[in-house]
Amino acid sequence: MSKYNPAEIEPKWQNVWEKTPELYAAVDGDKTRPKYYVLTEFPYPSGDGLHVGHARPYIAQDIIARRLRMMGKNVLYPMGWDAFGLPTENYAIKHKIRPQDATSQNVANFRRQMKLLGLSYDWSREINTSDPAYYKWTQWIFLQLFKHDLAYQDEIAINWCPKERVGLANEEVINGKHERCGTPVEKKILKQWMLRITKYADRLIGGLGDVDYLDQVAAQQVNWIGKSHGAEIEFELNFKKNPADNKRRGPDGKPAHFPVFTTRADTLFGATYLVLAPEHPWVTLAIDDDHDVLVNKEAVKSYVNDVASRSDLERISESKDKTGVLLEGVVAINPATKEEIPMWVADYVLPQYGTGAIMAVPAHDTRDHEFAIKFNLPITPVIEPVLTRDDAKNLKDFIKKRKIVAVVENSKGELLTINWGPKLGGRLFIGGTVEGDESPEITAVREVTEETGYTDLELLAIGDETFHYKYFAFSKQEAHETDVRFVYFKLKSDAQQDQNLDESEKGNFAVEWVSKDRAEREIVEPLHRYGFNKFIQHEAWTGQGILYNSAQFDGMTTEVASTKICSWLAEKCAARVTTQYKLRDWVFSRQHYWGEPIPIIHCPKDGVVPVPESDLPVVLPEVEHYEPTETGESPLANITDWVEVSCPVCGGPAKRETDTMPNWAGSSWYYLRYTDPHNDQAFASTANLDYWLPVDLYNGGMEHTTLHLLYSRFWHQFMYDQGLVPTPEPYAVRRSHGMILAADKKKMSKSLGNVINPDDMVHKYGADATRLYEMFMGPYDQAIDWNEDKLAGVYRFLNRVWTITETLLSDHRTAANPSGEDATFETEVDRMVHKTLKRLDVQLDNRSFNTTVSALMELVNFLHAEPTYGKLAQSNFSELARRTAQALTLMLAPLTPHLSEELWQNLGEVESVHKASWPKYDPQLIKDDFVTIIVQVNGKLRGKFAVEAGLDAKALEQHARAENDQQKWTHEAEITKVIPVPNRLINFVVKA
RNA sequence: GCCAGAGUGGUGGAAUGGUAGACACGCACGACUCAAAAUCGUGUGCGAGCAAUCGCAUGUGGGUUCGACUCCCACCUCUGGCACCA
Repeated sequence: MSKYNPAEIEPKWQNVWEKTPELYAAVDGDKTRPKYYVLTEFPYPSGDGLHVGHARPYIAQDIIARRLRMMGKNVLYPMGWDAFGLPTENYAIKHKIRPQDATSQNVANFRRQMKLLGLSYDWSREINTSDPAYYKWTQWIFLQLFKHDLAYQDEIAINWCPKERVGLANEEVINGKHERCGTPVEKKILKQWMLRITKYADRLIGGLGDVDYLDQVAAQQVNWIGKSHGAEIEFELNFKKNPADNKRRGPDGKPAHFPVFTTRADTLFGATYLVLAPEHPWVTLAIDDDHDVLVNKEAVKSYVNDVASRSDLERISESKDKTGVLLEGVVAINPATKEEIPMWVADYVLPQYGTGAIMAVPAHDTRDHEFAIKFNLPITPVIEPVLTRDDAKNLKDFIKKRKIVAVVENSKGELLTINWGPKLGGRLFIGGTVEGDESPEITAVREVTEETGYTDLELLAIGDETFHYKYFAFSKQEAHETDVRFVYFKLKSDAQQDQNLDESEKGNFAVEWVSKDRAEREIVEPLHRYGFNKFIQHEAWTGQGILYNSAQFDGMTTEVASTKICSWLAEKCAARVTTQYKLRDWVFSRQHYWGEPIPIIHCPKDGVVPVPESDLPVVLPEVEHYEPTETGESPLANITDWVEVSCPVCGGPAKRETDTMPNWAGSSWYYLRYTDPHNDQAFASTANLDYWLPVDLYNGGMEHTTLHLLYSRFWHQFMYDQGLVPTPEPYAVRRSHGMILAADKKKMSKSLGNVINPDDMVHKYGADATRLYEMFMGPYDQAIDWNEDKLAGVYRFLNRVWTITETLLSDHRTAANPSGEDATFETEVDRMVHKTLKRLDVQLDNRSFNTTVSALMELVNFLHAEPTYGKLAQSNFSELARRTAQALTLMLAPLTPHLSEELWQNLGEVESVHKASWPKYDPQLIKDDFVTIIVQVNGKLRGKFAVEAGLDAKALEQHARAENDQQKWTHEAEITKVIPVPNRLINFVVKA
């Protein structure tokens, strides 16, 4: 008997597959089979090569692609290289080689590693984003965006990495640092190419409804786009320094004014001051030499300059403490109250969002509240809280009550609480019902005395507002709709009298003094929590409610009032409804060599001129030095004979754009190119796009949710609008893999020296064992630590598969002997095989690869256990043994392609196992003849018995009563109920 | 702070509301061997008991249910993402 030797069989079959590429080739336009497009994010071919973490999604997708082929699908399963980018450029600079050469070396290594793992890509469709034949079309798509006004230039403060000397998109800045090199990001004003992705913001949200993405991915995209509905409200100014300025009129013929953006127009009556971003244009004007409206101009100027000089990182780290300066000499007028309110400049207001200015409502916004406390600004509450506790969400028939909540603090700073225990609502303050026309204070004093006995109370505060609260009262088992007032006392002395409790309260609670820290942790009931937040934490209520202190809008809900206040102001042209997005336009310029040149020519006469499509591609020129320049310009700027061209419009001297595209460009459309990778007339033919799109399954990392995935959807939607692609969305289904972390639970990276190379694993255990282990190690979508020790388990398993099949198919048994001598045994074996088939179908469809491997292990354990194993080895079961080995081989084929191919050959097959059909289970065969019935008493396992399958509830109960197992649990007790579940269990409910 | 996801043996993990811990690693004992490795077999949640068996057990506290790892509520912890977005 031979030994399982992956080192021998794996290279052997890889060579065979290399010579028969049609095995894995997708066939364009094949109408005889359904198409299926399996896409895996293509890698950036770095010099480090693949590690085992990269391999996880590759293996999983390979299993899916191989199984689909066996199921008769025409599978497009391609691979390529996202080859442009900085690491290669840096590597080339360091080693003084061309980036082109570095790329082809790295690509060769990646390709070798992929083949080593037995991945079944259609290599005839391999693409490379740095190939001029590819980026010709990247440039072409850019020109289409340009023609439709979706690409434009803007002078903007960009995120600038001083180390790599490159502009960054917001998405590439993590905590104020460049995500790749960790350098703190600076601001730099540069003219940049921008893509108007914001124009597609709504589409990008809406399109999510038509595709199947993971919930968290869709949620993250929606969150990132950050759509919010609100209003722009105009605030007029009143100049105090030179009242004459008030006579001046702006271009619109109106006195000076500017808009703020708010989502809470309902709180307008509570807007007690305005805040402008330091970068706000009005501020810029107010501090320049031509204007004189501020009394403290110099102070404002120095604050603004101070903010500008700070990096993002500093700004973030200092953000805990708010800073700002009052604009002295000018005030704004609240359009609702007509009151004059102060104006401030503060960097907690962001210039890019909304209008760069806000109305501050400190009573109902945490940030404004914090600022108002620090600078002692007025706080005017205008919203009374409204809340329905979750346990009352579905209740009707509320009993109306008026109540109070009393917060009592003693001289030690402790708070008086009532502990009702876990069943009755936990720890609360003192609550009570208002009787007759009592004032809240009288009620509160009475209730505190009745429930705790304390009498010596000094009133500190009564909240003006009423809390409108619905909840389910545990102690009385009633639904209450209450209007609650909050009262805050100081306990002057410990004087106490007897408590005065009604029957439902006695003995149910404990009166306890607790520290504020403990109260913060333990008082979680929303109503009482509000009391804590209000009197102790001094926090703003930011939730929904009912208006007060708001003139004619008093009594309206926040929702209604938002609309009404807007239309009231709109009549006076002082407001309009708008929508805002957090999403910003995509900074598309990079000042680097190793990227697609932006196909634009700057002509002194004709301005910005697109390169004619017939002149594409604009090929990257060969240069001596790739280093970025000190000025922040691309190294291309120094190549005069490349830069200087004649203008396509007037023929006069002109200059090429020297910025290149970010590395997200090529990956924004690569899935289209796979459908027709060698087309030199178009980015892909309509016929092929129609046939293959959309991508049926796209697997990629969670880290690309807000970058690549959003960018490529944007390009696709644009191309769909131009009639260039047939589907509104590129990817029908998006799934993600969990990361493989190193044994130290950190990300694998060369700098940490914790990288596990798949080559080493393949050399030690073989590709099949490596593949199988990566699938077996844990749930595919969750992160997991690499642990090589456990690879031994799957290696043993494959060894066992080898041994079993060798035994079952050994030479002396190849003669087909008649079977049927032991039909029960044959059925038992077949049933196990078919049950496994069924499990595999479900588990593979659900991408539950770890349990797929378990199921196969169980099957093999079953076959290997005596007496089955010995019986199967007998020659009179050779036909059974053969079909069992065959099924096992087919089931393993997608997972362990090399071993399966070898076993398939040993079974005497001539064709590749990868051309065979995926086996189908027989639904009749998997039905069990006997089932084990569980006997429960009061839900606890008390016995079990076997019975023929399909017994109905009544027969089951008779059977169970006849069994003895549960007798000792039931014989002295009265059986009140019996719950029989056919084919599963029977539960006897007895009185204790 | 906000948005996701996750908490189960010594370890990775498995369980359409119905036998918790499949499968695997590790460990212990045994077989084979001069010996080791490999392989094969048996056992392995915790506690009590010679045993049959019993009790406890899926982050914590409540709830729904004949029955809860699974559903509901609150809380705690961890991971990932976002974060002064008005």
